[in-house]
Amino acid sequence: MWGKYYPILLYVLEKAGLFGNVKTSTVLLSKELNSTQQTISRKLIEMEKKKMIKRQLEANGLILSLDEKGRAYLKENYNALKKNFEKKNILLKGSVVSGIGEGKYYMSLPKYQKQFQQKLGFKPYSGTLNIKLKDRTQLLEFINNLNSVLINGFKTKKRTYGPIACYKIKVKDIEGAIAIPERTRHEENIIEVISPVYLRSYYNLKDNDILEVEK
Amino acid sequence: MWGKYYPILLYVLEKAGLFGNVKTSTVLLSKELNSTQQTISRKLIEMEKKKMIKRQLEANGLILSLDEKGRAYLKENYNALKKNFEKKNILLKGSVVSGIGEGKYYMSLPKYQKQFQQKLGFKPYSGTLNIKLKDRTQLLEFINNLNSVLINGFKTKKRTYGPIACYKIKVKDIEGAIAIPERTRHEENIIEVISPVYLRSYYNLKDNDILEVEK
DNA sequence: ATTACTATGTACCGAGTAA
DNA sequence: TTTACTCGGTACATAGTAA
Repeated sequence: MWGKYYPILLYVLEKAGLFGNVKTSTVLLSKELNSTQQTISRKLIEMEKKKMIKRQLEANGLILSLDEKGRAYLKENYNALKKNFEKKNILLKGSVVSGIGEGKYYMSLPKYQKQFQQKLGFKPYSGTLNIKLKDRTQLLEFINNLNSVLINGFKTKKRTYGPIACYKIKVKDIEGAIAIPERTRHEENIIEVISPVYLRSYYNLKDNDILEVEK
Repeated sequence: MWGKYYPILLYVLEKAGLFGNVKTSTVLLSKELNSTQQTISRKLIEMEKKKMIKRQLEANGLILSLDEKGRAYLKENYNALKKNFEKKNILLKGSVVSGIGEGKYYMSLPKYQKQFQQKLGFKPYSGTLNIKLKDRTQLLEFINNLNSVLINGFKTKKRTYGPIACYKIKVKDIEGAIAIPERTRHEENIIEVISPVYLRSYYNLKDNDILEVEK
């Protein structure tokens, strides 16, 4: 409903804060927001009428600050976004499954191993623990606000090994990482967990055991 | 720049989350967003082209989810808002000043006193500690994400006593509250702090002493 | 039911310009 | 220099309608 005023509101918020003010001009604003002086002028007047901003004319420009409706609108937006971005997806739940030993092979490659050690801070056990999720959406949400650790790919005479994105996690008390090859099938709902110990025996895990992974 | 798509993006975020999807229809959306079926249809197509959303036609409607650009745009917005709304204004700093005894008079009124006790959980000392701030902006920022405790006004035969907004705070180790009469002068940069003890003597405060108030 | 095209109407933008 | 008006062209929203 006030979408067209949103860029200006954000600008004022950015420069003035919630309760401060900013000295600017319609010309300046038009340049910063890719618009024209006339359009900005008109919108500012409209926004003032709607009590979104306060406007104070000066000799060589104007002073802007947020007004109650503007603050309320921004806060409303903030809350809506917050609800979704701050979801505390501390846990990722799935069941233990057996892999086909593929992970073990990759773990054994020195060029990967070295990077794991350097970038994750641990030397992974030569195998992965496979965890089957209900669907991939869980994973995307889980890693959404985690920082990825990128393991670079490399080439040999025989073939190319792609990059791997890792996300540091914990399995119970043991540190580890989810490893996602860049060229993975995106429908896949099985994740591979690497860790310095052989998790399967360390925690006596069997297939179909429910397991939770922490951030 | 994408302001006109913002309401739809928020809708999808709200209903589907960042990675989920929502079954809806252009008719439904038009009603919820105060628009028309045709406009929604067109915008959804545009948004799909811009990779803001994913669109999947069904027999009796369509399935929507956020796409990469949509998520990125929302997150960008979120971060901009977060910066300003999550400012940790834990401290409010000012200097001790002498009041004209006005606060003391109001504190002594039983109708106010009773409410202070009930709503704030302490019986205020019969006087206020006045703290002078640099400017009122500080105060507005400080109380922005605090909940106000409203002390109701009342009438006597002689005059009317207005409502008072209170914000629970702490002065060093002592609990207290900032009391702001509703009909206060908004340029005023002096706040009145009430507390169960006589703060001035408890902490041996003198005029011009710098004091910090905590949330 | 739906979605989405085409045609029409309107509101918005921006150039020109006054103050 | 500013801001903000008037006015004309266009881009956008809506109605009608096809699929």
